[in-house]
Amino acid sequence: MIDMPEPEASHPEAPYLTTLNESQRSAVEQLDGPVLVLAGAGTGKTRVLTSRLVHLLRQGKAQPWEILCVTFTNKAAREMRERVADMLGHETEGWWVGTFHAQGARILRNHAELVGLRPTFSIIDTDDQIRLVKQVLALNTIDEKNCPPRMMSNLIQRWKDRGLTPDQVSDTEGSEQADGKACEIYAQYQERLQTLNAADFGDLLMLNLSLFKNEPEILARYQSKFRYILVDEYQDTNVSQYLWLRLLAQGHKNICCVGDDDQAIYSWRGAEVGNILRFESDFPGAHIVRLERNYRSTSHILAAASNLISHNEGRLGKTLWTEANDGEKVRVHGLWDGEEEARYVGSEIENLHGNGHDLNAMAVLVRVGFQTREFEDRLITLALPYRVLGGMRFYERHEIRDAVAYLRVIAQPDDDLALERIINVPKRSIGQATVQTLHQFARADNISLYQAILRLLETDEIRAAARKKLRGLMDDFARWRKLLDGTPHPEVAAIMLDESGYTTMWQDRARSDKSPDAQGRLDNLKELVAALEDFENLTGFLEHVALVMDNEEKGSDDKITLMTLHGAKGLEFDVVFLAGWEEGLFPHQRALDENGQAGLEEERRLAYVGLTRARTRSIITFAANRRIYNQWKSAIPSRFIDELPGEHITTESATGLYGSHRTKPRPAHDRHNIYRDKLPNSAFVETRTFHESPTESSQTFTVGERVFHQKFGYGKILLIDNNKLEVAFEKSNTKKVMDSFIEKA
DNA sequence: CGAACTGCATTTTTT
DNA sequence: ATGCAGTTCG
Repeated sequence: MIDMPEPEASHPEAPYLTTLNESQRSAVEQLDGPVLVLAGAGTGKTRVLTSRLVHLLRQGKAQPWEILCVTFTNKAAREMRERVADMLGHETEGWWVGTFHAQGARILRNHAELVGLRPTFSIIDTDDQIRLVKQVLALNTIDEKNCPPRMMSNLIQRWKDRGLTPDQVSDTEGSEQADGKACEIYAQYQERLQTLNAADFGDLLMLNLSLFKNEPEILARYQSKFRYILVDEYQDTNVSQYLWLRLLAQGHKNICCVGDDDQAIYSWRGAEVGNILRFESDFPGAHIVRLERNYRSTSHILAAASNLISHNEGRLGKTLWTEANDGEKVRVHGLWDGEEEARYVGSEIENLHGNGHDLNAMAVLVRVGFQTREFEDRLITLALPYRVLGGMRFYERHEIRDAVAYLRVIAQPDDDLALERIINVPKRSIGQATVQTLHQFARADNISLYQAILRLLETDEIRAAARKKLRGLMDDFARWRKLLDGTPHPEVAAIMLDESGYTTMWQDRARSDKSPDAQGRLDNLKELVAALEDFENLTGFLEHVALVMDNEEKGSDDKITLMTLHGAKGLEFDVVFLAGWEEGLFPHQRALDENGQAGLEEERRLAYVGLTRARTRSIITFAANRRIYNQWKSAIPSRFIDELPGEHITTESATGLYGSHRTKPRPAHDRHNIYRDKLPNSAFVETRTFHESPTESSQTFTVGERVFHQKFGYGKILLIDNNKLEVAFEKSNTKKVMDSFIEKA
């Protein structure tokens, strides 16, 4: 940040304005009317959003509770809150900042009865959703083989993303899924949710939409309440989020959306880039601001990224620029296989660390999760601490789900999905058969399981033993629920976990043989009980668990970050390793197969996101051979590598990989690259040859033969599998190698 | 009811 | 290969 606008002498202005550049400032100061901020990577998007909010308050345009600020993740919401608090010097009370879903739920709690729910409704997650869909499918005797519940559930979710109710679906697409009954399944699923007094994530917005549609005066109330609306990551909004925003903004039209079409990487979960492309026609007269000055990366990195993304069509178009130094060129490094890739990245990290670079400032970004494993192995060997982002979350843990299920049943007895989860956990001899019977009754009368149990306990439908256990459980639930008046809820939770035998169950497992993690689970349960104290009541806690609880970054240890490219969006590091740039892996074959050109462009945006995470160094690697599901596959470098401008990259290859030097025809994937002629790049000659050579070899080897490998030295052949050899190297251990890299000794 | 067996899928992720 | 889930057998 070199040239900051000078404050005008006559109007001394707040530092939050004077430190902004011209376009940032324009985005901040245009408070009224629709504003679209096209914020390229690293152009100060969050800064604009937070400054805008401060400006709104300072200008007296609105009170905090008159401002609605929506984000996609809790992390983003948290950061927003923190940064605004920093700027203002105090927390902002009453400000509506949070995820779409949290805001939707908040509104819905106030008007639940108008959409057929009670205010205590449960919010179910994807897991519960699948289970419920499964039940509905079973009820319709639809074969799970033809129609996996997971798929059906996903289909419903996608419909909800598009804002379609069951009857709207029937109108648009007759749905071939599920024996042509997909719409019916959807409708029945919704009915069942209503009976259970529950809403899934999609409903949190969908039900808002129907509420606003059916109750115009309620909509009007929110329209006038929220005088200013701010939206982050607008390119990621789906249709229902878009409709929701449009309804709310309809009155005053003071809506400011910030986003970057080049970073739209979530179409597969319903995001519509079209929303951002259409903004101007949705809100005529919209003020469009482009943030194009990048404050993050060196010019080589920025140029490489810009060039790459320019291969996409249908962009709104931005030209990022920077005043930063050239810095180092983006490095492209070809390697032998995944293991060597990890070896290389590991040693680079080691060097950088030795030169005083914080591990926190480095990241290894991969396309798919399993790629992290090889890096983990290597980093463990090198004793370099790392963290893998995107692992299991606290509330996804088995024991936490169980405990939360208990709490859910107490808070909302009709929550079948919670009740079913723990009805026989710990084992109380309430088996499948019993549950089956309960289900039948529940469905026949269209009541919840809990209600069904209460009724059945008065009959002899269930065999005496199970009935006794059930009655005991129901009495327990009633008692714990009563305990809630007058006893602090964390205490109730502790008592419940104890009396239900749930804690004992894990204690037993901890003491007995298997389940080495049982003690950890007990610790987690303690943590859960402690977490309850942060909330006023059980309901508040459950809302938090369902919508807010995420992986909170804890600990300030110096660690390398390993994660997927998707997970890296919004983050930045000094040094970024972009691993596995091979055709089929990145761009991922499935993206290409399933979505063709659009899929390719999304992959390219992902590459763009990856490159632009780096402040000073960006290192791309690819491997010629990779083991996927224990199958060795050879791969050619990603077409994205070809799309990087030669003058901004350096190409390197591991020693010992330049076997033969032969010119070769262009790889087939070049046909897709209509731009490549504009980007002559001598740097690729080497890498081409590199991946070319291993496939062709006329040499024949025999088991037991002594051979030489340029990298691993001398060794003896143990096994021959087509062109793959297993060789016991003298200076190293046994390795699988390609025959073309082997010479007779 | 629980244990063992078989079959199957295995991009990306938030709420 | 591996892990998980669903099914089947004891």
